[in-house]
Amino acid sequence: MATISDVAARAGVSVATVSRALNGKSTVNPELVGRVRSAAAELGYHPNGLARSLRKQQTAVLGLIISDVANPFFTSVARGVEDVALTGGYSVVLCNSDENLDKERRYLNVAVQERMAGVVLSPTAAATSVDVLRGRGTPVVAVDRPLAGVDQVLVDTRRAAAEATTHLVRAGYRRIGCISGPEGIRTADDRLAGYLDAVDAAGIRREAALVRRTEYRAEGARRATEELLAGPKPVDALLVANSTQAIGTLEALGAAGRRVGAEVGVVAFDDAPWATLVSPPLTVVAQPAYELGALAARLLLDRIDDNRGVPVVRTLAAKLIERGSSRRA
Amino acid sequence: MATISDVAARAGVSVATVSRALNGKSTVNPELVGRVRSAAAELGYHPNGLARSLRKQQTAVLGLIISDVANPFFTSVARGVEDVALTGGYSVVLCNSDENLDKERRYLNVAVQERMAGVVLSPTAAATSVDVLRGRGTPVVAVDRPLAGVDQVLVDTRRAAAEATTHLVRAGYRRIGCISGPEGIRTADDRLAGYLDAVDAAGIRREAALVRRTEYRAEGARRATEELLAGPKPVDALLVANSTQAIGTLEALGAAGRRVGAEVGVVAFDDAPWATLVSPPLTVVAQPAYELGALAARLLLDRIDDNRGVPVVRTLAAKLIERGSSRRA
DNA sequence: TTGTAGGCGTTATCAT
DNA sequence: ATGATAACGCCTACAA
Repeated sequence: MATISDVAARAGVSVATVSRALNGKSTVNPELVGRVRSAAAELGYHPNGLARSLRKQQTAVLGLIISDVANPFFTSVARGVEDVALTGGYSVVLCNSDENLDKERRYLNVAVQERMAGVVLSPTAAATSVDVLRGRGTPVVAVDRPLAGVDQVLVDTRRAAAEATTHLVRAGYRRIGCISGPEGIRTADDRLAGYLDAVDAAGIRREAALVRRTEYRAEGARRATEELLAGPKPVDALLVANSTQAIGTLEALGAAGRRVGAEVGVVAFDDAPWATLVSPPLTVVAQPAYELGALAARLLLDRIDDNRGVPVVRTLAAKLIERGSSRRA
Repeated sequence: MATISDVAARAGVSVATVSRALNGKSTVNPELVGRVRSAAAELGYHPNGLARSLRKQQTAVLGLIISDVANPFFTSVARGVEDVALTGGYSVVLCNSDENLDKERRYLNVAVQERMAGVVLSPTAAATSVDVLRGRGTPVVAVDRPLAGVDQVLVDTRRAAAEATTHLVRAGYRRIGCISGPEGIRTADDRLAGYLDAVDAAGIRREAALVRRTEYRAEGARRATEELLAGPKPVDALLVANSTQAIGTLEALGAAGRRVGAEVGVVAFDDAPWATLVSPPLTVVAQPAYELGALAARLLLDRIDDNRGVPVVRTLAAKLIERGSSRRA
């Protein structure tokens, strides 16, 4: 594989000139630039990014560590990050932590070892592993979930959960349950808190029996829904914290023969592509996922540029989209 | 940030010894190993992967370039690749080409510049840009779509499309249409070919008016479905080449008030998570996406190990899962 | 404007 | 078994 000195030899100049010519640096004789370019082309020369990064002590690669590639919410975030990064001249490396602290740590280490320019992270927990990056001075931006000491781009998910719950109250549902994600995952905690806010505000008595917490997966939500539907006083509405969970909930509802909307109201987080396909269509809390990613990337690029200044927290609003699944009539 | 010589100084040994100790090479005095380890720990030393790769002329990073992160099929492929890669000691870098030749080329170049150990690619077209890797000796494995001259892991998608179409014929549908992806994308071409195979085999006259080709997106499929439903002789069944397109098709069917199954049969490729949620549940051609990725990664690791030997083509079978959307009764 | 040379942090060769 | 040292390919003072 051709190196810079091969190009220099072929063009009959020094390696320094090749470097300058190819990087458009300072003033280089246009004729030489031409010679260098064609020599490079003839040799099929591709600069070695490793050597360049080693020398410059920085890479043009951004890491994006998300908790679940299979979740449409996060793939939207990813596209937002990618679009901004690419226009900024950076490439994005997507890593899947799978809500798994070990995998997250592993990829954080990769980010350090590969000396990535910065990292956008949706922290699985109050991850301390991120100190590894901070110690090294690598900028980090947290997205979707908070992380102390770094820039954060969040959604006002507690308020959104409260709004969604209030919507169910106004629609006339009486026994509103909540299925949220695992304890410790901030979005899950917040959505539950928002639900409780709205319950209190409506003057309804809190009932622990109406709340379930499960993994952000369909299976857990299916079981939780079955439980909440059983017994003498079943729920007549559900706030579900995640679109993957919503799949499980809707399956359980179908299996139990309960008509969604008319008998059991449902509102779920995230406007999944299939939300309008089920019948009745699913009322959702649409999060600005793409914008979340785009903003996070922008903050990260700013940090890479200049890492001074205190961490910033930006909070975006979610939007309730009312459809048939929360209508009784 | 601590370097290997900092560790050496602190442990009172040479850099060579540190390197050997940390990499478990040859025979190093166990006592020194201990000293080195603790020195490294105290300093928070993380080896510089850039320098290591530069020196060793190889990286422990695999590139995975897929055409659409938002497509559940490809995220399953990604998980398959990742699982195998991780157990083999490699990290996976996921890049989203978006069915866009320019982006694909860009990421291919990144793969070369970062000297990635190998690349798994779902080629957008008969991409010639991949020569850039071959010239450099970087192993490539094509997944989902063929690519001349490299290992390939494919699905027998033509046969699967034929089976699905035959299934519709047997279910009693008469005017079976087909919505496939863009010309030039091999999976799209193959699925259409399989459809035609089955049409011929059933002794039905081919009608170009029953076929539409659109992007692998919901919007195009929605319009195509509207067209196929209009006119004096509308379709009474549809083979849809992709789960994203299926969303558009089902939306159009709903908007037109046609009952799926009873009036218009539908079979779609890819067993999306929501396929059982719609009513009636969607009959699908389930592709072994995870296995596809896992096998591709395994072949790639083999190639990295030893790149001699002629390219291999492995073809996996897809499975028809019959549900209500293809039942007339 | 162009060239020379040092160093980024490792690993591997060659002595010792 | 351990240490000194030469690459790996590039960028960038510094010199000319």
